[in-house]
Amino acid sequence: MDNLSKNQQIIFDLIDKSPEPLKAYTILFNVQKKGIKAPLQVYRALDKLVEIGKIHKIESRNAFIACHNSRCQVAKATAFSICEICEKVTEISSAGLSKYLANFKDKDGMKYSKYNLEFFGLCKKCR
Amino acid sequence: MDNLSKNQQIIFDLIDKSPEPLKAYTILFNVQKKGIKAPLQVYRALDKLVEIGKIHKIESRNAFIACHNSRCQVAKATAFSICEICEKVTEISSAGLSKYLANFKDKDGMKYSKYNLEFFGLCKKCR
DNA sequence: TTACACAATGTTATATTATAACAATAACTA
DNA sequence: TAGTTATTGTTATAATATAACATTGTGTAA
Repeated sequence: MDNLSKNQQIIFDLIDKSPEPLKAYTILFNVQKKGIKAPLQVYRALDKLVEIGKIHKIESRNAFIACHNSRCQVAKATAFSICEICEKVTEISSAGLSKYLANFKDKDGMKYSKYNLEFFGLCKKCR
Repeated sequence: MDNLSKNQQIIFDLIDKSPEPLKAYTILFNVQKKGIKAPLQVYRALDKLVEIGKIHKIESRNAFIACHNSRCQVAKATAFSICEICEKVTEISSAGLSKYLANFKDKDGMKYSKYNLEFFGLCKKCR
């Protein structure tokens, strides 16, 4: 189950090599030469890759980034920093943050093992 | 600057009265009788309302909810819990959480005053 | 007041993001 | 090797969001 299908592999490779998050239709454009011709083929692969934790969706940008953090693969507990100028996105891998959020209880005492956190600010270069 | 324009007020009222987050085209449908006929009129009002902190966008759902938390109005630092079954969304107002996230530093020592956090789980009723 | 600046509106068209529905094929498993 | 499930291919369409341009309203300062 760790083996990706053909389309999944093609699309994962593209995202994994990209220095920036990729949008679905950018991906589509880039894999058309490899025979993936329809949006749905892209979205299906993306869905699966998200499901198994190989990539994450940056919700505020409708874009996808490869996971480089073993911590989030199972938990689907993700955190990113996003530069509001250059749009650089970095996955945050902080044991302290993960721990804090995983243990956070709401007013009803409810805990949440799944979450998505997006920080916004300026990256080193843009500051 | 605290006074909303006509369209902004109409759309804010609708969102504010709604027990659940509303999507842009649901809003459009509901305000057509009040003379707001085009998507752009809705999106412009939504943009403004988000900008001034009267509403928030639930990014993972492409939906909008009224703010009931004075804390986030300035900071644009928001947190929500989302039920994965009934889609109920609740804004989280926790001084501890706000403080922790506002003071969180990434690997480069960078702090972020803007963030959006979405917790996923099951609400009381759906558990 | 009046002119200026700026915010908000109205309108048409279109771009972008995502899914429905159905048929066929490949891969895994009992 | 039949049955099951995942994956693929394809066409069409739904859902979300913005571009471009013309017009109207609103606040403010001379």
